[in-house]
Amino acid sequence: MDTSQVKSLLNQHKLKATPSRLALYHYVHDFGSAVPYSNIQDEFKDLDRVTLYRTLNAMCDKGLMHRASVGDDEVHYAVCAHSCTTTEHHHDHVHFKCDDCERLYCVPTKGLSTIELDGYEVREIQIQLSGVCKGCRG
Amino acid sequence: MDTSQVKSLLNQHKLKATPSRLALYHYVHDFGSAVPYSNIQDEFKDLDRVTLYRTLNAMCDKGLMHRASVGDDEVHYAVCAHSCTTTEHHHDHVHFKCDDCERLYCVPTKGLSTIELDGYEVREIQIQLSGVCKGCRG
DNA sequence: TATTAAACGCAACAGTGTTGCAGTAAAAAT
DNA sequence: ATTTTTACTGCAACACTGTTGCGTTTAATA
Ligand SMILES: [Mn+2]
Ligand SMILES: [Mn+2]
Ligand SMILES: [Zn+2]
Ligand SMILES: [Zn+2]
Repeated sequence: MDTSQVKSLLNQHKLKATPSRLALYHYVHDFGSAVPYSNIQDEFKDLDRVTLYRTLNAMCDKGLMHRASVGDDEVHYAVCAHSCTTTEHHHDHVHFKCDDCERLYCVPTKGLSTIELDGYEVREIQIQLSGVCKGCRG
Repeated sequence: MDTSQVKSLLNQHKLKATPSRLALYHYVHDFGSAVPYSNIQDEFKDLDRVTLYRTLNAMCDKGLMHRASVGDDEVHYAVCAHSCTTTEHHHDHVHFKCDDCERLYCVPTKGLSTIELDGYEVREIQIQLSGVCKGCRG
């Protein structure tokens, strides 16, 4: 992804395009799966932890990224596929954790089966799966 | 639930039936829905926090309770419906968070629909729902 | 009742979330 | 291009949580 594209993406969401932010967004974007927080920390050792904390929060708030976690695992960060906003995070996808490579994937699902529960009015669904991913089956 | 029953339940799982443990189990069992950690803290102020931490861990490890959380919410604790063991936690139920009363319920589901994902081999499913619960619909 | 194995309370340390504040850099206005 | 405005950054600081070690106490059992 082009840097100028990320810059305008940030600006569109009312965030200043600082070097750290550009780098962070690129890193998460290019990772190939959701990024464990510890990886981000390692990659951005120089950045003050409070800044990292605020930056991740800002990006999640503004709809550029979202958090994902499965079970008791560490929280992961992934870029939002399409333009989410502060008020609307579109997540028509599930989170899949591979038992083998341990990566966590955001997997799109078309027409996610609605779940019926006797007596309950279901409004939102969140699904986490685990198993073996495409790459690890081969 | 009878205290002597809880005592033998604990003993069956190789845990000593101390007063704190009996009280804790009763509290979570009788709560009516999964218990937020902060509620447990408030209820057991006198208990050392390390003991509480170890006790909850032990009960979860041994299959007497399990953790549940929805979204970024605080972790909740709920008793296991049937006899889980250290190696096998049976969770044929989903977690439902009511937007109204904010309680988190463990809701049993018979024949939980298997989810198919192209290319992925799905082994475990974890589902969290939100909406309005039975009691709050009226 | 005596023995043994487990649980408890306390101290201590690392990690994280969170806020305030003063200096700095990006964006908008001139 | 320079100024002005706005927001981001780094640092200090605090509370809370997870986690471990250790000596004392208590429940289980012989
Ligand atoms: Mn995702
Ligand atoms: Mn449950
Ligand atoms: Zn894999
Ligand atoms: Zn409700």
